[in-house]
Amino acid sequence: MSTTTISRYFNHPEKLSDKTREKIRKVITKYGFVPNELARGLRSKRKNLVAIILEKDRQVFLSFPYFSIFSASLLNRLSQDKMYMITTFEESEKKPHITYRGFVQKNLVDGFIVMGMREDDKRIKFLLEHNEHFVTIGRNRKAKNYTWVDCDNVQGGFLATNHLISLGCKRILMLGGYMDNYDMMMRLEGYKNALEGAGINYNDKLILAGDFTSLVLDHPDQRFASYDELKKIIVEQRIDGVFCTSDVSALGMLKLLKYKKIDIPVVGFDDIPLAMMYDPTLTTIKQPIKKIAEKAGEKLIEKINGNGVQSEELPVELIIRESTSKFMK
Amino acid sequence: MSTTTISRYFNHPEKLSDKTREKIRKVITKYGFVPNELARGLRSKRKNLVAIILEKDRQVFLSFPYFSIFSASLLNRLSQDKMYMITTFEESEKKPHITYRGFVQKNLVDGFIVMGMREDDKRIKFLLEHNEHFVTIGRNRKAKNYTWVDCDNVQGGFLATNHLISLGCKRILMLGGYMDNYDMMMRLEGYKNALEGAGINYNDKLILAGDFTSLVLDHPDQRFASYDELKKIIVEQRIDGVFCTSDVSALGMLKLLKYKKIDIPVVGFDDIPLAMMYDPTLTTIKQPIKKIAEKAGEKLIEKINGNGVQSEELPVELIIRESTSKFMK
DNA sequence: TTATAAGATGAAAACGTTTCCATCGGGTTT
DNA sequence: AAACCCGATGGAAACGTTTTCATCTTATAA
Repeated sequence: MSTTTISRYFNHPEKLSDKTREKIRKVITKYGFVPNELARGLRSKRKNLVAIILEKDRQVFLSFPYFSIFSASLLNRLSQDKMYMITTFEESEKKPHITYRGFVQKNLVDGFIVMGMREDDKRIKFLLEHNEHFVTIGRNRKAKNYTWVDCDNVQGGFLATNHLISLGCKRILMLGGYMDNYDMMMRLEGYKNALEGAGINYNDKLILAGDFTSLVLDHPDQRFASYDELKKIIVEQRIDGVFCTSDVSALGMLKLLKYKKIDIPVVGFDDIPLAMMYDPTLTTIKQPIKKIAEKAGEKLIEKINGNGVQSEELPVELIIRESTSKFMK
Repeated sequence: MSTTTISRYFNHPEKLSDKTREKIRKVITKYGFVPNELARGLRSKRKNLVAIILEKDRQVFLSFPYFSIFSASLLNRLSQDKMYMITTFEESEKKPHITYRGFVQKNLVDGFIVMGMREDDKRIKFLLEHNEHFVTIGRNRKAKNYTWVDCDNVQGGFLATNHLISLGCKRILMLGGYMDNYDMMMRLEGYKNALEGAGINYNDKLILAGDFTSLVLDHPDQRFASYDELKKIIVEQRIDGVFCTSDVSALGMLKLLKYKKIDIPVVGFDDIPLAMMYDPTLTTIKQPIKKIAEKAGEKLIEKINGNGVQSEELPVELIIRESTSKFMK
């Protein structure tokens, strides 16, 4: 029996006669033969491997729950097609694409999952130029040229804000991440839509952008700047409700409000497991993280297989918990 | 210039003359040549790839903070030596080793990191039989034949219990995971040591084994069995302090105590980020997760490079926070 | 019976490296 | 000057597949 025939058994079994196929099957199961992936990849170019390259400057990202859930779901989806995933970090903060170039040149993977989209993203530019397969989680303004999976951020911002309005809030603080982030811009749009629907004037003094991770990781007793500054804004602007664009910052906000003895409703975004573990449990906009991961994996596989793929926006959902429910009449 | 010479440039540069080396360097940097990893691996057997295969039946594991921190540190260490990591799940719960066999036969990786050690571990048996390189996180009773990295669980159990004793506790509940787990057995030993040192009799009615994840994920208002059962035990046994063998269960315990209005000190184990975010912040035994991961990566690389490697036990540390400090005199 | 086609199988080249062995040139020893 | 050695380089085989192309077998049609 020639190697060619064995190869066909694995790759084009329909081209073998029933007799031969059965004979090979027996021997294979008896001796447990498995083709060498490297040799296979070397010749056929198909490696059954994808890479996810995480941002160097935001490694803390990995320690947040979002990524754990995301990667578990992605892994599950990939393994359905016998694909594996390599995880690594960008080597350079300024030139994030060089790690991608390394992977492309080494010829180690079939495609990439790209997270944490930026405006004018060098990684995307590189991957497009080199005709590599990839799918992004989230998108940016130029989202025409590539395949992305994202949630409906506008709707998320709307639902959160509208919920606060329904509780009687009129001066709603939006505590955001960096506003150059497309996600954040979309959520802000939803926020504005909700205000407009309720006839409330938009006031950009109520929009706070930046990194509020320290809200969560620091302890309010230590009186870090952000705690006191935020309290001041809340009092001076007579804030009566808060929409945080991530659960992590929302939890920090809850901690701050508790310590500063301010009692106003808070809505988060993401629905990480911790949201239902905290005290009070957190009202939030649930992103379908698992589904996003699965879709992304699926679309990437489709692309690698040479098929055309559509981008997709997934719906979000308002999950009402104690951080707002206690303000309901 | 022959391919042989180029190959030498990458693998044994010292064998080239300065002149040749410099000439190659120039061309390489100009055209950005990178050797094809697959071809390299095919011939040399060295793939620069390791695998970490997660337990199928405990996928929730991945969503807990421990793993995020662990894998980030491991990734960092591996990338120092230009090694990459494949993450995937076991395919079968009953036969966890078959996924390992798949990887060995496919010839895709140089070695494995094995987490979640069990007594009589089929995976370890398989890897030893096949002379594969691997390092385990934690150990079991047969820890002689392989390289492991672990923390000092006995000391951890001792520190936690002793701290509670120093607060005046005499009837200390130990809320454990599964006791067939070697980690847990070691922590129990530390618990016993501390009692003995204080002249307190050991009482096995105060040891509770099992999966208390639901303590955290369920809400006490929903009155799941474990909440009421635990409360009953705490009252009937006149428990005056709790040592939980994981932070996750400790946080659940704090939630339970708050809702049942019982005020006793609690110590956890791990020091996940959430421990300092919760209210009250959690006193806990800090495992050097990052260091464990780095050491494991380092030792695996050493093994792959053909060097002998020693197992290593790392120290733990008591971190005192609000969940016990408020009981200090 | 022979020609033709279709299906099944095999031989050999190719993928891009590393490794083994041979060769070449120049310096040192005899 | 011959013999020897050593460092530097190159040629060719090898790694284990997939792919292309050729061949062989068998059934069908002329």
